[in-house]
Amino acid sequence: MSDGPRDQGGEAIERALRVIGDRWSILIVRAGLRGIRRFDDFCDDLGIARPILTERLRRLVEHGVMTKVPYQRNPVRHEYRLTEAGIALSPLLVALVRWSEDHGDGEGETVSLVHAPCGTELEQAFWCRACATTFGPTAIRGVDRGVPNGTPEATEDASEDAPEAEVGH
Amino acid sequence: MSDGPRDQGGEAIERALRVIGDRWSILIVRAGLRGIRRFDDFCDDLGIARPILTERLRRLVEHGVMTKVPYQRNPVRHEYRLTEAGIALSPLLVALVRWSEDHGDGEGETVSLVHAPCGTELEQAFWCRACATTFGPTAIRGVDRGVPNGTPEATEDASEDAPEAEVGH
DNA sequence: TCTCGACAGTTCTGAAACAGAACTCACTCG
DNA sequence: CGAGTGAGTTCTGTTTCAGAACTGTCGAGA
Repeated sequence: MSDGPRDQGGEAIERALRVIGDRWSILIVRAGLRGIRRFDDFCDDLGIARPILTERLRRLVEHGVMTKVPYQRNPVRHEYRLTEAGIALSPLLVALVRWSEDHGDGEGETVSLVHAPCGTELEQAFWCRACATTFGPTAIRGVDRGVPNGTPEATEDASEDAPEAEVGH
Repeated sequence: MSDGPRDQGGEAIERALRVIGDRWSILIVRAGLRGIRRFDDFCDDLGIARPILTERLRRLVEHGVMTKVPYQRNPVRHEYRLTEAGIALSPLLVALVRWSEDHGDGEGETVSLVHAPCGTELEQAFWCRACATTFGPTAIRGVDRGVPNGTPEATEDASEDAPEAEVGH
């Protein structure tokens, strides 16, 4: 897949999914955000099988989402901590939790995400600095910044035959 | 997994991942946002194998992300369109694209997401209506809204032994 | 010294998900 | 009647996943 220019912009998604697009990576990142750093702690916290954790951590390190830093020697022990790229995944996590809150099957506990200082439920918005407004997903367009010498044609992302929903949000 | 109260809030993520946590579902949703509705069109656009598409669409419908509406009879033909819950996944898509843009391996074409009316690159922020400010991921806390009669204790999400990064964003 | 336990993995097994090609079935159009 | 379309299903592999058990290094304690 991803062969050919059939869906510009989906390519970025595919690239991201290649890194975190499995059942565990996002949960590992979340555990990392909660302060977990050691192999066995990830194991216990997530209930993930060890071989898979090994492999996932290796891949996350390889893609720059986490780093493996030694915290002792004799024997050498490493801990895994999120890089800036890893921490930058939190909007994704938040989007996931918010979606689950709003559109989940309504079963199980519900955790609302709030602004820590004041306790108000947060909103996740798209923000335009120039217009100084927040806006919903229908006002988004994709602009091709081009591969080194690609065709710089604009993509018609989410605006052509798009669903007629006006999600104000 | 997900047995026991070991990581409150991760549960919501797990629930969401159970619906869209595979290699294809998000891409299917994205195709839906781009206006694709028919089985074969999904096939061609994504390059997904037919049996998997069948199964994924079935599950997305089951979880209320898409609906299967007949658009003709003799023979009955259905099209799949996003429900409101499906459209509500766009923040997730955006977070994915943005992350890939900012922290991807820098290969392949880059698609920037912009505010359609003015063309400015959008930001995805957390917004507190009460404080009227945007803020980064470190100012987020999880509050347990409780399962029907669960223990309403507050979770200490992302604030205990949290990574010392201050991502201003 | 000998054992114990923590930590960070690896090596097996079997189960599930995935990919691709071919096939079905109902109907329409020429 | 035969070709074509849309929406699947049925095969057959291949890759990925999960779980249990095992390895290897070291520090502490009896």
